Amino acid sequence: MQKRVSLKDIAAKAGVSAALVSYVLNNRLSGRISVATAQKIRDIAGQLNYSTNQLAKSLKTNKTNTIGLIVADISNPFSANLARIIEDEAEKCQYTTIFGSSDEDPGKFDKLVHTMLNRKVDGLILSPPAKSEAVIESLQQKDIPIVLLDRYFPGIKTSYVIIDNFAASMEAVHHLLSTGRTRIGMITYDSELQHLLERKNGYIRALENNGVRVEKEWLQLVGIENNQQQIEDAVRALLSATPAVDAVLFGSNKIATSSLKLINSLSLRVPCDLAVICFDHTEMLDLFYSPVTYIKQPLEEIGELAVSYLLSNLLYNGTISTSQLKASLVIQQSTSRPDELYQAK
Amino acid sequence: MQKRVSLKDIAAKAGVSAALVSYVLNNRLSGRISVATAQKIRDIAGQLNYSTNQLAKSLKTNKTNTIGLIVADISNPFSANLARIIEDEAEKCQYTTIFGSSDEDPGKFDKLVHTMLNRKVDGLILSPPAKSEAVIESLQQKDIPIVLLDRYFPGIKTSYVIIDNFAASMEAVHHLLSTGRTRIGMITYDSELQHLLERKNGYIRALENNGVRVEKEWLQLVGIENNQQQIEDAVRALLSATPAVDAVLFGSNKIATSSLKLINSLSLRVPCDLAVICFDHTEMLDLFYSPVTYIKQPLEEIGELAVSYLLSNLLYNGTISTSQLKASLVIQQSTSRPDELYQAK
DNA sequence: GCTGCGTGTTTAATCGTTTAAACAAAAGTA
DNA sequence: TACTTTTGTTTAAACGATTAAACACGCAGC
Repeated sequence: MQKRVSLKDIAAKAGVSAALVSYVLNNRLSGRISVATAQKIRDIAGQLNYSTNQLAKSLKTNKTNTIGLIVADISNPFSANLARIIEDEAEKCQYTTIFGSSDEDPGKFDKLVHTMLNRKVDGLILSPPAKSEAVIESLQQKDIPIVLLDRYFPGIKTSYVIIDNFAASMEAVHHLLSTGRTRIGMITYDSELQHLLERKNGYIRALENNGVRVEKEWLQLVGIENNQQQIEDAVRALLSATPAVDAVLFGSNKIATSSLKLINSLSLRVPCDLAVICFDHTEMLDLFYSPVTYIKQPLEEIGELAVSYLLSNLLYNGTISTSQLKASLVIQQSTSRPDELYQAK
Repeated sequence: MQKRVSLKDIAAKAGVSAALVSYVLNNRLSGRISVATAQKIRDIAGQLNYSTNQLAKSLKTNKTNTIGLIVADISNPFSANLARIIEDEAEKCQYTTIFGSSDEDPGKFDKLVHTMLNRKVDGLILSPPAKSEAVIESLQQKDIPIVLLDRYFPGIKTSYVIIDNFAASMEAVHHLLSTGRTRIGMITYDSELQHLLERKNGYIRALENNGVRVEKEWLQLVGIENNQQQIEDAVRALLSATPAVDAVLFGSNKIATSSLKLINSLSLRVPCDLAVICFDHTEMLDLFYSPVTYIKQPLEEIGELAVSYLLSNLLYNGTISTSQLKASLVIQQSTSRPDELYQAK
């Protein structure tokens, strides 16, 4: 394979010891090395096209400059965008990122965590699936720096960066109410993940606060494995409820996509017959015939904070930092009042 | 940080040498180790929750079980989907994948390649940007196993997995012709990348073969940095050309997204006023008010082949395998004949 | 009783770095 | 001159594994 130049090779060619080469190339022992030797070593290193063997270096220093990132599914635009931001941010600090997708499976998650640990990542940024508390706790006990992303467990004291999902849901529902809709449904996941509970509870609370009685059928829960059929059934249930809904809040971009596909094929008109709001942005929302109002997470900020929390944790072990950021509502046509719509036309 | 159990710890506790522990845990020296000692070692290893330090192992064996994947942009759905497939495929073979995004910048690409090499990846799967021939060639000279993905350089003999972009473009144009359109435009990248040239040439050839004179204004080239403004200008140019186009082929999903956003805001009707076809699938295409006909790349097959070519290259160094797969045209409403459309309604 | 073989285990070198400590020579100080 | 300091460099151990080779021992064969 690759026959690579090592410190020894440089040392031999320069007629010095490998240690000295190491010192020079790392700019250590600053005052003491003679300028001439230093230059010679650097020249030879350049000439031989030397680059350090990270493996060996990491083994010795116990530092890999690598962070592990585990998301639910790297092919989901939400995760992919976040991953990209984190990758760029880490790179700025000379860190390499390795990714993994847990598919919301705690077993797979655990396995991924361990492969990453075997590879001696310096720390982990994790979007943990449900029932992964044990894994997180064991990481804590082992003093492995972690930052939770997008999700957190109320009972576990860790660094995390999340958004205020409860408030975001409330705001979405309030917006719908303000446009005159009162029969508001929600399709979200049947999950015990805190951030999803908060999305659900925000929806319920907003309606209650406004004296709207929440019909049981208005809240449709689907499995987190994103089964298209299940989601379609949920949409149909909302539409055939008594009374049928005139607005719906989608708990995730996957749910929104699947639902909108069905809605597209029915003869429903958005927003006249049905207003829709979606958690998270995807390109698709803007291209729907009636551009979709959505809850926008501050992805840049989330990613940057996550990396910075992790790195500061690496520096001063034990630091715990948490952030709950505010999401914003981006209002588009899918929730405009029917009357306004006619005016616009 | 993590105070981890090493072979030595197990050896000490078991009263044997570290070497023996290594042999047992790797199932080497099969016949010779006494069943009792082996069991004892395994027990203790389990008890201490041992897991091997990949860094040390890799340093010694010169094998990291890691592959590097560089795509243009991991947050683009095309790349993200492919990345996910490759990640899964590699994982099946006990390989970890590390990703990087080149942003079509040969400098960044080169840098990424080298960080990956310093980390001693066993091999690379690369979507090289334009002007990165030198990097690829130098990898070849160093005998580093690589497989090119989605793209290739005709002058360089490497393993690659690509699709037949020329044929795909031709098929798309033929389809448009078959629906009665003759004023067919294309927006694609102004790039020397072979696969993009082929897309462009396929378009030109298909028109020529059918005796259609290609107006200069019908072929709009935009920068690969995906500038929204530029793409919008291209769309406008197509629409104001003389004669104006009645169909357009988009050279990438990014181009399609940007263009469709504009088209959505104009009072153009797809497919009546304009038929559209897009290279690559994204969810958004199905949710456009007139679901978009697209050229579907066999992503699964591409990803699987790329991994398998790389791994076989790792096994038998020097093997060169290439595949040119066929893309398929998924026909949706955006290219139906206006008359058919009325019938359907 | 010697040789040879099979079995079970250890020794020791090695991968490519880092880094504390030792060393030697030159320079400064008294 | 003799001692300390400074300067420039080397030595050698270590990180945690792998692995060829050596070793020790029991046993069979002659």
